[in-house]
Amino acid sequence: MKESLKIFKALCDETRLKIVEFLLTGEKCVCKIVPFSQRSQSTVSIHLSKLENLGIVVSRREGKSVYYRVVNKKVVKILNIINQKEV
Amino acid sequence: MKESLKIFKALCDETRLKIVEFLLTGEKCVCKIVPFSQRSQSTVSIHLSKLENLGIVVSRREGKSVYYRVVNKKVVKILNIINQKEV
DNA sequence: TTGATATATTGATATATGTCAATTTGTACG
DNA sequence: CGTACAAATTGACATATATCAATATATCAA
Repeated sequence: MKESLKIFKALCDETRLKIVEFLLTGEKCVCKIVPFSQRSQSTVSIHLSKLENLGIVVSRREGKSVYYRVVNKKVVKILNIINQKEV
Repeated sequence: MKESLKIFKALCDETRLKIVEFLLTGEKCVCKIVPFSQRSQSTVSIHLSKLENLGIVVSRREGKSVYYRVVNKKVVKILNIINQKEV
């Protein structure tokens, strides 16, 4: 799949977009992402898996916890542009 | 709906993304968009309608033909960024 | 090894989406 | 008018997606 399509498919769901924007403020544990996103643990896990498969985030395990962070720099740029007041 | 979500929902489909990138090269008649996108006329029409509702493109009628063009400047910026070789 | 906790996977279900053929609507021209 | 052509809408259908509860898996501590 084209990289651009991957990025748009990753961010076209409200829950995933919310999660990614949350992760822009730094790496987060799943245990923090779940309550923030107001979705069930399984739903969040599936979204995180999808984001990872699309190359937007990466995860690392630390004991019982798993941490996710954004790695796609284009996504960071895009979200910055899109959240500007003016073009 | 959030503007960012609108943009991502607009571009997360392969056919719509293809159409928008085509329109980046300038305003186009529906009669040109249909063969380019390799979808049925009705399908293209629905996608164009969706793109217009999401604030990505606008249309104007000229006789029997209808022309579409991109009006969302953020979309233009985003697609430029995303199609760069490097970040 | 057992129990507790964190995360991932599975199964089920409802909704959304993309697609096309057929029809309708809009426009121009005899 | 009526015909021809362009584009939009409708109806039908298949597929994809989002969601949750339940279960499985992984890790650590006692």
